[in-house]
Amino acid sequence: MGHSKEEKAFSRQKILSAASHRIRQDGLHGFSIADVMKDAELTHGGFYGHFSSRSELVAAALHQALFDSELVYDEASHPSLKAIVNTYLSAAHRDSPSGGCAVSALASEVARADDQTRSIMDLHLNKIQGKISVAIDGTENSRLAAPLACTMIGALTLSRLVNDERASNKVLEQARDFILAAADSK
Amino acid sequence: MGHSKEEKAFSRQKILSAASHRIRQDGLHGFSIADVMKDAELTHGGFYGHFSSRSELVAAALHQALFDSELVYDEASHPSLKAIVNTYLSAAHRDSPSGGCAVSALASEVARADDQTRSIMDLHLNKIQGKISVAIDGTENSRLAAPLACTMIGALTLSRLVNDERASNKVLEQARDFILAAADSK
DNA sequence: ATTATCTATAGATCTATAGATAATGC
DNA sequence: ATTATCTATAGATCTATAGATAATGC
Repeated sequence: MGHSKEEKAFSRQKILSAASHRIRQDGLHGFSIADVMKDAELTHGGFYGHFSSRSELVAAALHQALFDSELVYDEASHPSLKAIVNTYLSAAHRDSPSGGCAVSALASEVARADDQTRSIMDLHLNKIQGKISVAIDGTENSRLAAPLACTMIGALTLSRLVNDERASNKVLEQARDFILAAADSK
Repeated sequence: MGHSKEEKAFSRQKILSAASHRIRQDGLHGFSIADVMKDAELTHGGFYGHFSSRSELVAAALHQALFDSELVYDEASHPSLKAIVNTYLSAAHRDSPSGGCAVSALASEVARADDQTRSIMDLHLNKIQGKISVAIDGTENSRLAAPLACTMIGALTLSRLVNDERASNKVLEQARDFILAAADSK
């Protein structure tokens, strides 16, 4: 109890980090404030010292989740398309949604949210497409960037709903091959 | 009140139809049983004469929504890939999610559901991929079918979260061009 | 008499708030 | 004294059920 301003900032980060994982694991509406606060090792009532409402948390957690999962594209200073695709369309990424791409985990739910929430993901999408474009041909606006981003995000999402692991691996593998072939033929 | 066996079957259809739209409009958890029963012009309590639980309705409504939105692929007896893509990646489809593709509207949520619910969409995905494969090259197992299905589903989903209409149209247009070019070059 | 639907509500869960408690920092 | 967090709970909402009501069908 009590504690300093610094500790409050740290508590806020713990809440945001917990919510960033929960939101990808269980969806925009799939968790309660009590769940998040438990994960953050704080009590339920303390939440409103940090956020004024649940929807404010959701917006902040979405931002955080997108920021966290953006790091995938920056592992190397100039990552190749092959490196991006192999990381994004890997079994490891498929099997850990709570630490993975927030677009794949939440796009259809965010599409139903208010303008402000949609803008958060929209802005992020532009950044991702820019990075993919650079990886394809060095320019910022390749006509292939958006369609290939759709293929990647679609493939990861679908690989997660296929029950049979071999079939799921096949979705990832065929998408990887397809994307690299499509980018090469240009 | 009261009524016959036939009328009960009709009531069930009304509930299913209402739920099939609601589920695509608001997501797997975005509506209450009272909402659906209101849409079906029945009272809340009558629900349990038709389904034993909410999750049973969700499974049945998902099945119904997938079946309804499958008809897109069957408008012509042997639809071309161009016809499929132009219908699927149209502004009209983007703007009416409640009557549109249930995979795009619900994939990421279904990926988090139980095995049984995931199987409903998984089986349906195989059918769609088969139809796309036939449209591509006449075979049942084109290596392009799954990746192109991912591109279509991803593009429709992302077009729905982009706020600016021109930018959204561009996502659809670039995906259409990309898919037709990729299928042609084979 | 049976059955499909309606009204009313119990019990669970969730958001948000009020007031208490125990630290910090002047 | 101020502030960050805790305990407790009010009020809203939702699922599921119980019992009443009004049709059908033998």
